[in-house]
Amino acid sequence: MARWQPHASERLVVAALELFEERGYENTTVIQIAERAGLTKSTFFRHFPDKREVLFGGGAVSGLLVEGIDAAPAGAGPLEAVAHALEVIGAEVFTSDRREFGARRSAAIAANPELREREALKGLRVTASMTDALKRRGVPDLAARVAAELGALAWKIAYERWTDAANGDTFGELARRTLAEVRAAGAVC
Amino acid sequence: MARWQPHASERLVVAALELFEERGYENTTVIQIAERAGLTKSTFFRHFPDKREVLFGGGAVSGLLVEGIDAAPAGAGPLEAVAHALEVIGAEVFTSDRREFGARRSAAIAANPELREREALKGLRVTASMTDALKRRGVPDLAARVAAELGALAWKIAYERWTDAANGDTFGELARRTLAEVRAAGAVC
DNA sequence: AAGCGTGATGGGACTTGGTCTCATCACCGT
DNA sequence: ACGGTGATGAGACCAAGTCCCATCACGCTT
Repeated sequence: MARWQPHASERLVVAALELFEERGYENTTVIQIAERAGLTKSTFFRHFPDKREVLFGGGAVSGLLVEGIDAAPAGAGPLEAVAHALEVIGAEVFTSDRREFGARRSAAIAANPELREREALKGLRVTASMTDALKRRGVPDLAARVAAELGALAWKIAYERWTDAANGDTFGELARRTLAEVRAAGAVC
Repeated sequence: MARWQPHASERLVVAALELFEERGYENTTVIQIAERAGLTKSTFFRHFPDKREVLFGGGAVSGLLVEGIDAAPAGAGPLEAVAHALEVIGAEVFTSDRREFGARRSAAIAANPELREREALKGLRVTASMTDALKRRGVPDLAARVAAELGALAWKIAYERWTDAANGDTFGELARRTLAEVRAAGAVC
């Protein structure tokens, strides 16, 4: 038998999300989260650098986006490369079994300014990563920044649609469609 | 003679910026900021809701952007309205006498993750305000979001250029030029 | 079988951000 | 002269986050 109960950080994430839903982020203490997960404050901060990060830990996303852009066919334009990356994310991270969790997580984040702030920072990082990846493909600086920004916007909207979706649309499909709409809207401005 | 030294919050801002430059944000205590301004911790938190906000207080920007968009000529497209708003900001807030302060402030923010995080949140709020203002002009939702995002990007780049500027370019001029470049880059994607 | 290094955990002291409440005290109008 | 006002000071208090040390079961070595 294992010495400790396994999946400590997953347990912390679940406990945190439950408590945030029950009593709100700011009325929840790190100690309470740790206790619900059968752990202590020390252990919490060993798994997450701060209280907010417990809802943002699975940060493989940024790396996958970069890989997705790098792996896009050489002839693809900047926005096509971004579309390719979004489909990678959809296949690897935003799988249908995580849809409900994603929706609960989004609701918790939307309900609290501190969590929205952290989400905004993550958004900046993702955009910066995409910009760099596009520049490595030879896309000129400004075009790369614009494409990354539009990609991030499409991602945000697609994520909203995915978590709300009553039908079984894949994140990848939604993202592709949304990016096309964003592109069309951009052409009109 | 005045009962208290005037301009308490300005003094706090100056003291904070100096200390952040001298020893870094995280090695600076709210008590130290207050002492340098000849005040106390209590008074600091009476003027600013938290330590980060001392560099983000003059938040009239968001409101001015909305006014600028509202005041744009009725025939102007979304990006023209945004351009109009950016020039309002340039005339009212980013005046040439605040250029040096802006540069120092930007450097301090860039040097610290917590401050970058707060800046990211402010960016979200500004984008949301612009989106709403554009929608009030009858711009359809998605186009409004795209235009606001491109406007925010142009603003960010123009601000960088303005604080770096060796020549005497006005923020308004820089913003107009930058927005045109962003638009052109968007058309290529 | 006994011993030892390892790694995740527990425990608790400590600093700082942030909140709250009460006291102070110079100005101002009556 | 007097009381209201408004910005400030003082200090208790809680929670986030850091640090250091102890614990203890597992597996490997001897």
